[in-house]
Amino acid sequence: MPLSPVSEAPPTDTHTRRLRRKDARPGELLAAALDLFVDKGFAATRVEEVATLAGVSKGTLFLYFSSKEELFKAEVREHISGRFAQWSEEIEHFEGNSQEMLRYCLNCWWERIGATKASGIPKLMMSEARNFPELAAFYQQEVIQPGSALIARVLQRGVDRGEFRPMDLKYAVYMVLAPLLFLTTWTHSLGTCCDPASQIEPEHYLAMQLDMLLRGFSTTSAPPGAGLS
Amino acid sequence: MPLSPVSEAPPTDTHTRRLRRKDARPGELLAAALDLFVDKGFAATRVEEVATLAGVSKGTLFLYFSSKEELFKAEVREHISGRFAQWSEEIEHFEGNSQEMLRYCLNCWWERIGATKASGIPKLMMSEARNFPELAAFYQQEVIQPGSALIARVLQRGVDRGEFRPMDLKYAVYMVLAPLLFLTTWTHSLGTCCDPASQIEPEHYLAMQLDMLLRGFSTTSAPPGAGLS
Amino acid sequence: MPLSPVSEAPPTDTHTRRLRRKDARPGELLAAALDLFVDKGFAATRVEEVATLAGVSKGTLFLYFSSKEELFKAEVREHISGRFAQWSEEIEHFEGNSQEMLRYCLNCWWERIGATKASGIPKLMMSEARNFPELAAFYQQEVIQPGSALIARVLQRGVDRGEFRPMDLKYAVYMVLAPLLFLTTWTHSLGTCCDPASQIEPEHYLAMQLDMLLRGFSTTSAPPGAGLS
Amino acid sequence: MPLSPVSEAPPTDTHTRRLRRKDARPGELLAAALDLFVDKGFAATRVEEVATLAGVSKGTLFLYFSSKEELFKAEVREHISGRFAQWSEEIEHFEGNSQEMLRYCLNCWWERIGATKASGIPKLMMSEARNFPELAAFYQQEVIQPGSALIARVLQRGVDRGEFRPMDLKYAVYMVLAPLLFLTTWTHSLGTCCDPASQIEPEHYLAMQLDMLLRGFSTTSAPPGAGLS
DNA sequence: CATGAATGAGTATTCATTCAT
DNA sequence: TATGAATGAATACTCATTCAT
Repeated sequence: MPLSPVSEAPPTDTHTRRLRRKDARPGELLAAALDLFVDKGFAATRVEEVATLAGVSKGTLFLYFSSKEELFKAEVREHISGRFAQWSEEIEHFEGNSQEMLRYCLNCWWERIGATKASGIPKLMMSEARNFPELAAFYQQEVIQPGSALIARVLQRGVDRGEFRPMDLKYAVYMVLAPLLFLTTWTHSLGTCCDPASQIEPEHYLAMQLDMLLRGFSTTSAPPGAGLS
Repeated sequence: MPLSPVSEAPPTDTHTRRLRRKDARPGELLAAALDLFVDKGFAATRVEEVATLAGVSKGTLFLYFSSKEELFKAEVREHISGRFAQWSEEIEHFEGNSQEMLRYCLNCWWERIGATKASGIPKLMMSEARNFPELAAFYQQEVIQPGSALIARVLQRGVDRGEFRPMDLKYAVYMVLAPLLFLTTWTHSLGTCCDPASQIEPEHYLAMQLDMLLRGFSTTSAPPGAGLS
Repeated sequence: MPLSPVSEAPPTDTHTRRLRRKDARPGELLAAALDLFVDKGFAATRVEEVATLAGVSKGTLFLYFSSKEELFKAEVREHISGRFAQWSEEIEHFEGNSQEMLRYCLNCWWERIGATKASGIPKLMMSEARNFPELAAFYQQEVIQPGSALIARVLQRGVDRGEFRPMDLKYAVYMVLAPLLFLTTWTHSLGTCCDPASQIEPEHYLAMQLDMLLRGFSTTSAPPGAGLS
Repeated sequence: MPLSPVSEAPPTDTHTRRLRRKDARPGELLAAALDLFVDKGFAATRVEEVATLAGVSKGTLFLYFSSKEELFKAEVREHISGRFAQWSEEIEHFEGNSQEMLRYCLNCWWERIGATKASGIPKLMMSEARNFPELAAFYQQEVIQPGSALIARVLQRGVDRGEFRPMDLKYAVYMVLAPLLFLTTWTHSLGTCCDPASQIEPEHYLAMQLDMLLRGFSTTSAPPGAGLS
């Protein structure tokens, strides 16, 4: 650059920097907000903190997100619901038996959600749903429903191919969901303050849950008798 | 007044009544608080509502509980701790195979916690633990650890008697815990705002979870292969 | 008091003072609010200023008035609409001809509204109506409509008794209203900053307006020909 | 660029167009501002709306008007001052009796101010004068005083020609002014939110006010007795 | 001349907690 | 012991104005 006497670079660069800033802002704000939301909860996080952490002023945040709730929604879209399309695609083209498919799903969930900061989002929703009904409804529609449908498809495929025993799909979905959501909830709440001996090692935990699910869904699994008396 | 000896009886009586009331107050307040905390969440419950529901004034509540948080702690002590002794006793003398024993345990949990207002307490703990570390530690010691020990004993008995396959006890406990805690968390959060079609029917849910556990713990259960890759 | 060994007076007095304070608060707040509203307008007046001027904290104001708008409504009721019942009564029992009656009405308006701080209220409404539609609707219902009805009754009586010529009542009401509302509006706006020579002397102004009205309503008044071409 | 003689024409042209635009801008902005101020009031109009409506960016507006208040002042100058010269001229050469002259004046006011968007300006002045003393003084000098003088001349002419009874000119001017200013104030405030039944039909209202004035100013008008007691 | 991204001061309302009675 | 009047900290969102480009 210093070797280039024509002063074309600076203006271009400047302009680019401006545009880049504007394009970068939402991402910077989302990153800051995720940190704070996960750490302190939705209600306890002040928008000004988010802005400051992102290096802008309060007003600027509202230039990109019309409200605190919209900021949270954007977070959800960015990290969770925006990925369903790809996931759905992957599921569609998965080759292999359904046991492997289920393992693959949990794997993906762990790598893309569970092991990342985004794992705080489901926990957040469980904690704040009561106080922010609009967010809860949004999360239901954008996450819970498509997510459940995804799991249901996997299970249905297993049944169809004779790899899983026939099952009540609606509740079977909860069999898969419960361990995952419990993990995030636990990890971000009581799990942070228990003695090291009872810390959950997430990958071990997930492996065992997967093991239980596959045993339970297996066609050779022996029905243990009547349910809850 | 000091010159009027006859006016002593009424005061005494009044005093007695007062004392009696004073003894009853904490319980009345705890009952009122449980109703409201479970119904509206911790943050959304105003102490004045609690006081009003308990039939006293706002100021009186602070005579018995030094803060809203202390009221919450007292709630935990009242409704969760203290039941383990009896439960442990029952487990000790249970006769029957371990499948039935596990079913019995879930049954008890459902009847005594899950189906009662006290089911809101674990959910509250999960939500507030992060902003309430001291209470979280307390809950760990007083509830989570004895509860886990109880479950561990049941599972160990099954293994010892050859009714359950050998297992990693620490994580097996979470296999049992996760479905229960997920149920209370879900029921008191997102479960309140989802379309009726996806409502969980708790007894059906528990029956299926028990079914999964028993299949998974069964000695005849086929190991499905490697864990999470 | 120091001569009275029985300590009955102090408690009574104290209790009385307490009650008196509580009873006095709304009035103190209304007085403070009127001063500020008239001086700075509704929007430009901060509730904290009102509270401070009344010698209480911000929170206390909201103990007595649920919102800033409610505070304003109370002001209107206190000074304007709360007086219509009595006025209506007086009108009903007025003895004398309708010319005297109209003069009496303007007189009352001047003494009870025009010459007091309450004269700022109508001006306030005219200024802020657009930005506070709910207040405007309230004022319409509580002040404009009953006020117009009152004037209409006076005029109708004059017509019925043959003391005023027949007239279009709806617009005749505005003939009476316009000079009064103009006076308050002018006085509290441009009138505050004009050279002394053009200051309006309100009583003279009102006398002349009354004179015009009586001439105009007179049965012997000569119709001046067609209206606006 | 300096080496390219042919490229001068376009720049010149561009420059010319720019200048022309520059000259047109204030007018475009004033027109846009009048629309919005009259429609939504001063406070509720955002400068960005004005700029957008005028087809420029927010920043550009501040190139021509140093503040929102200055924009308002410019509005007053543009639409009210400067018309008095012509009006005065017309008055000077009016032929006909003074009744017709007064009718002509109200007519002109209605057509040029009352019925146009400019009718919002006097209302804005009344509303904002208190928080805007400098503008109030300006309005007094530039609008109120010449306007009053105009009216005074008409009335004086009537008295001189024996067509109006002798009167206190200063206050008689307010007899004429009050109905007009009340109309604009009312129309732009409470008039916008009252039930249709009490809507003022401006031309009917003005005709009746003129009728009242002419009756009151008539030489045959019977004096109704003493003024305000 | 023109832009529009960024700024940050300004404010009504709630509610846990206190304390004079 | 009981009351309830009083407190005041705490927070999302708007919009006139600026200034780097």
